[in-house]
Amino acid sequence: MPDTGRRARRAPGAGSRNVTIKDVSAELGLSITTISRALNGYGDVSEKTRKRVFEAARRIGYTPNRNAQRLVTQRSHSIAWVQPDDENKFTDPHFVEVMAGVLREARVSRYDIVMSSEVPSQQIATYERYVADRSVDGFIVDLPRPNDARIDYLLEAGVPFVVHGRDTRAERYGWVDVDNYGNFFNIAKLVIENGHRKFAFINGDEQFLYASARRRGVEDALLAMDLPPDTAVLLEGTHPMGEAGFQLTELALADPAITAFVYSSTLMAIEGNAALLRAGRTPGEDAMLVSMHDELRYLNLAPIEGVVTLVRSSLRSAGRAMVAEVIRQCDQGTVSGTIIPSLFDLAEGVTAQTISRDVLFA
Amino acid sequence: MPDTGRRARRAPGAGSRNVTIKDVSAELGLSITTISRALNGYGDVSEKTRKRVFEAARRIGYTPNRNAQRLVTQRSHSIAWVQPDDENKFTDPHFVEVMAGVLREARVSRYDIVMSSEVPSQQIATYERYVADRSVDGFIVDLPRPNDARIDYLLEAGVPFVVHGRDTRAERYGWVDVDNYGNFFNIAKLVIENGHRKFAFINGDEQFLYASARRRGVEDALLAMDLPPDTAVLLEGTHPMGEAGFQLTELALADPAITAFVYSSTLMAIEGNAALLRAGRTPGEDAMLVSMHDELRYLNLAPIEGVVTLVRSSLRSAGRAMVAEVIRQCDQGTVSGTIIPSLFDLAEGVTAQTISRDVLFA
DNA sequence: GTCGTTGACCAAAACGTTTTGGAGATATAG
DNA sequence: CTATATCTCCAAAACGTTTTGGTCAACGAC
Repeated sequence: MPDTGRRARRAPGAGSRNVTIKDVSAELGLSITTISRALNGYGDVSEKTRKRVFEAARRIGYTPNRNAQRLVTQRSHSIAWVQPDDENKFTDPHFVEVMAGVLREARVSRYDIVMSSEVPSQQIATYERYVADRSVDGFIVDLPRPNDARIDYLLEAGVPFVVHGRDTRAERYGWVDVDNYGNFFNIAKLVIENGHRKFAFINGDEQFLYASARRRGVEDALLAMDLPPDTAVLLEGTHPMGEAGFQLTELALADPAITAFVYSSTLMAIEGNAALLRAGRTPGEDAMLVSMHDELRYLNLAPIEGVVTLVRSSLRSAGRAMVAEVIRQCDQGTVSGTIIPSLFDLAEGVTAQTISRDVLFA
Repeated sequence: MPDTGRRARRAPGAGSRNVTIKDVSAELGLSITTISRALNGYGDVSEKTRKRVFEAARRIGYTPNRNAQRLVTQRSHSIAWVQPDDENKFTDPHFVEVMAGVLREARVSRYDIVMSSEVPSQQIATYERYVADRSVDGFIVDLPRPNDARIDYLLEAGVPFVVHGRDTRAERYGWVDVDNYGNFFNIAKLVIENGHRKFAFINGDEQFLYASARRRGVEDALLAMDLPPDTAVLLEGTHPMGEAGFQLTELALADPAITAFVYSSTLMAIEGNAALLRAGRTPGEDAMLVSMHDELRYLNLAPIEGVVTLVRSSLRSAGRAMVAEVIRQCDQGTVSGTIIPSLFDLAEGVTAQTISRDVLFA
C-alpha cells in the first residue's frame, strides 16, 4: 500500500549541467587531450601541469563520466553475476559467503558487480543480453552442473568468465574450486583408518558438480583400499540447509552397522549431531562425524566442537579469487584455474597419521 | 595457488567489430534516425518499415550498445546497493531474503542492480563516486540508523533513493518499511491480554532504527495500559543470528516472574524455544512465545509450530517494493513511502480478540 | 488551384570521453 | 651551425546512440 507520491525530485539526467573534462580544460587553458592524459598518468605531460590538472579537477569537482569512458574504451569495469530466480538459491548461506568475497575483491580492484536474476527456463538469455549490449566485461558462473548450458554459451561467445567449480572442459576456461574429490577421498580413508567398517555419506545435491566429485572421491578411496562399494551408504540431500541432515541421519541410524557419518556441509552435520544425540548415541565416542566446513562465519560450531572432524575451506577466498580471475582474463587474456586450499581440523581423539600434509593441500 | 595462465582469450573490446545501428541502416538503406525511432516505438515511422527494421535487426544480430545509450540518455537503468564490508552484514539471512525480492523486481523492470561494498570507515565514498561518475540512477539504503550519514548525503545530492526503514525525515525521501512500532505495540498488548504480568523483550540491535521503533511500540503499549515500564524486561541482541536468542532467554529465565518471551526475529525465537525446553519449561503452556517472522523461506518452523505466535511479513515484498520505488522516482519524480503489511499468525490457544484487523494492517 | 495538415523520412548535433597522429619548442649530438 | 632526439602539448576523429529541427510529398478542404 504505497502512500501518495509526494513532491518532485530531480530525475537523473534532468539535473544541472554536469562538470565535464571541458570545464577543466577551460579552467586551465589546456587542451582536453592534456587533461585526459594528465589524469590517466601518461608520460607526455609535465609534472607541473599534471599537478595543476589534478588540483583544478578537484577544485571544480570533476569526475570522469563513466558511461563516456565505457563507450570509448569498450570496457565497463564490471562483472555480471546472474542468479537463478527460484525459491531456493538465495536461501543458501553458502552463496552469501561467496558474495562477501566477491564484493570485497571487486571493491579493492575498483570493479562493479552487476547482479541480476534469470528465470530458470531461459537460462542463458541474460548472458546473451549482457554480451550483446556490452554492459559487462565478464561473468561469474556459480554452482555448475554437468554439461552446463551457461558454460557452453560463454565458451562459444569467447567472453571472459570464471566458474566456481569445474567439469571435464575445465582446461578451456577459468575456474576456482576446492579439491572436492581429494578431500572426500581423504575423508573416506580417515574414517576407515579409524576402524569403521561401514559409514553413511550424506552428500549434497548430485545435480551439481561438487557433489558428484565428492561421491567419486569416496568411491575411489574405497576402491583403493579394496573395500566393497557399499561400505559407504550414499544419502543425497537435495537442500543445502540442515533439515535434510537430520532426516538422513535418522535414516542411516536404522542400520546398526553404520558407525560413522560423513556430511557434505556443516549445516547438515549440526543437524546430524542432534539426530544422533536424540537417538541416544554419543558423537565422538560411539559415532564418528566428519564434515566439509565452508566457514559460514555466523555458524555457531559450539554444539559440534571436538566431536565433528572438519575439512575447512573458505568460500570468501573463493569469491575473491573468482573476481581476480575474471579481471586477469580481461587484462592479460589468460585463463587459469585456482584451487582453494582445504585444511583438516581433527576432532579430539581422531588419529589421522596416514593423511599427509601434502595430500591435504592438493 | 593459481595454476599458470593458459591460452589467450579475447579480451573485451579487442573483439571483431560489433554490429551497430549503422549496419542496420546500411542493410535497409534507411537513415540511422529511422532505425532508432522504429526500434524505440516512435509514431513517425510506418508500420511496414518498422517491421522491416525489426527483422533486419534480428537477422544481422543487432542489439543497441548500452553504454552509448547511457551516455546520450543520461540514464543507466541501474540501481546501486552498497553493502558495508564487515564480517557480519553478509551473514544475516534477512539480507538475502530482501535481495531475492530486489533482484526479482529488477529483472521484471529490466533494471540492473549494481552491488558493491564499502569500508565502514568511509561510508559515503562509494555513494559519492556513483553520483559523480553517473553510473547509476538511484540507490537502495539498507538497515538505516539514527541520523544516517548515507541519507544525509543522498538527500543533499538530490538523487533518487529508497530506504528500507524510516526515520524522522521520512517524509522527505522514499521508503519501504514494516510497521515496527504498531506490530510491537500490538504484541505487547496481546501478551498482557493473555494474562502475563511480566515478559522478556528480546530485541534486535538498537543501533538500527527498526529495533528502537519496536522498543517504543512495546513501551507505549505498556503506557497505554497503565502498566509500569518494567513489565517488559528489555534484552538487546546485537547479532541477528540465533545464538543471542538462546543466551538471552536463559538470562530471562532467571526471573521467575517472567512468563512470556517476545522476540525480534524467528531465528532468536527458535533458539529461545530450545532454551526453554532445556530449562524444563513447556512453551505454549507455561510460557508464551511471540516473534516477528520475516519469512525466511528456508527456515524450518516445525520445532516452534503452534507454540510461537508469529507476526509474518515478507522481506521479498519489501525488496520488490524498494526497486519499484526507485524506478518511480526516476520516471515520475515523486517519492512515496510503502508499508509492507504484517499478518498475525496466532499459536493455538492464544486469544486475541482485542486485536482488530485494521490495526494489524496499519 | 491554393493552403494547411499529415505522414514518412533524414542530416547533423549532441552526449563526454580516449586516442591518433601530429606540431612546435628545446635540448643534444655531430 | 645543422640535424636529431626529447619534451610538451594539441586538433580532430572516434565510440554508438538519441534527439532536434527540419524536408518533401501526398492529401483533403475550400
